[in-house]
Amino acid sequence: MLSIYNTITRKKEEFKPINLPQVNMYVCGPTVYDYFHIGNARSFIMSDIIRRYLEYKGFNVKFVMNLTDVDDKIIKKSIEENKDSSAVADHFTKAFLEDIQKLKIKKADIYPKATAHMHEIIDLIQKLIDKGFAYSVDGNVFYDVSKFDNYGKLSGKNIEELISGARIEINEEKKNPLDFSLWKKAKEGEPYWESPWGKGRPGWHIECSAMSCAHLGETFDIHAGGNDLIFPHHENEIAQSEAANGKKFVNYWIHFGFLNINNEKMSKSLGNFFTAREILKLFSAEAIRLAFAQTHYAGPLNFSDELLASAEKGLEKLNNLAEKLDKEIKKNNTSGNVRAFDFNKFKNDFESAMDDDFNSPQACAVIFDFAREVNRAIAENENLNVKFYLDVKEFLEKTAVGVLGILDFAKSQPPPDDSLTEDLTNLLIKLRTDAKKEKNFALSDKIRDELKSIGIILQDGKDGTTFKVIKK
RNA sequence: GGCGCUGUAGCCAAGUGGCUCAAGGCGAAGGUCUGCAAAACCUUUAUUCGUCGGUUCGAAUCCGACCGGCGCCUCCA
Repeated sequence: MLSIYNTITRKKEEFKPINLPQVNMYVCGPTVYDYFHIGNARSFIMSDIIRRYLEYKGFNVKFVMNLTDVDDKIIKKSIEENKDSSAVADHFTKAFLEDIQKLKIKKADIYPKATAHMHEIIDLIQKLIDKGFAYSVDGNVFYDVSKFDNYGKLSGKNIEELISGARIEINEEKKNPLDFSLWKKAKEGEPYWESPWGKGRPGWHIECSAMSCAHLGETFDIHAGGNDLIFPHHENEIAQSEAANGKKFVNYWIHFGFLNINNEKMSKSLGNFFTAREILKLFSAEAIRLAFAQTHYAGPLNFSDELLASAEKGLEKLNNLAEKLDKEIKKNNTSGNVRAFDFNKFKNDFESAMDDDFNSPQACAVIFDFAREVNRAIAENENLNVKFYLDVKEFLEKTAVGVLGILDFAKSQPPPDDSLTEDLTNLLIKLRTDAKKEKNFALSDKIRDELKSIGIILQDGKDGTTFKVIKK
């Protein structure tokens, strides 16, 4: 049984999709005004792991992630860089898709853009006005928070407290300081769309209501996003969608914890701001994913070089095993001993970890336990039937590769088009082996050291010497 | 001020009433292998869960107080 911690009820609940086996899931995506940062990456990776696990469980997941391609920050950037705002959005949309791919995040089924849904957005705003939940003032449209009874139910706030603690700018046009923009009147030079209220652009919250409804229906299963979106963004989405449709908006709300740097919030002003793009130059996608997966998605995560370095190191254990498996599978020893191994135990452990509110740290522990047990089995038994190796690989393919994305068998394969390097290296290995036989250790060590300096590591083992190339 | 999260070994981090008097990763120590290394693999590494009380047959896990850290309430994943 899969249970999920639901922000709105503050409880773990059994997951029951509306239309088995269909699961409709919406995740708040980026505003495409810059390269996304490592904190965004955490949300994207953890929602990817959740999505992959749902698929592993046999659900048919429709995964939608919006791209906010019209917004104040984009306009600001376009002015700074003296570009068209759509050019800014296009550039960073492209960059977003590239980085997502590098992080081994599965593509969403749909990446809806705000600018491509103006009809839906305008219709939704009109509906809210018609039903009395919104009002227009001189080209702007605001949502009237006082008309929606349950305002604050997601974030646990109430209107009175919000007003008394108001650090909100006073806007003469608003009836209530908490009212928020649905439609913003365009200023001179800003991008605009025609609407019944004049030229303007949508407010931030309305696009998610309009696009989630357009692609997933009025009520859908899972809505996820960063912790900081609970208020006001998601609160406002609920207010908009439920007021317009008269139906429950979302069944399960999932929120990701924040990523801090040295226990401080990441921010440009503190100078501790890192884009995913920068981090990917230093560490592998698998290491980033493992580092994130080793912390529960909802808790805070303190990000550091050491964290990623230790993940990278931990990964070597899995990569070595993967390499070993491929080697043995290639040998195809069909006459070896069949080894009893309790694959089911690990499968059950993995599933019960992930079933418990996507406890990926526990799931990672299962993978490492599994690797240790397998290594032990191999160490105890020289002549194992290939069936064992195939089963091991299959398990890892489903879990570490398929769900967590912390392992990539393709990486442990030797580069296929590099036979010259391979032949030359093997030649040197042969020379070195001969030197060793003659006890000419000065020469054999020289060969080893020289190769190391060009990035080829020799490994003496029982069945001779193998090498590996250090990849950048 | 309101709402919420959090304090577990040198570091990161699961576990939220008995099966776990505490997973996993990094680090450290020992071992196997080796001409020596490296790598790999194996083993070991918290009688204890911020502090003090309480509830209970039984608590890291529930309750209370206290001491720390953090987030949201304003654009932000």
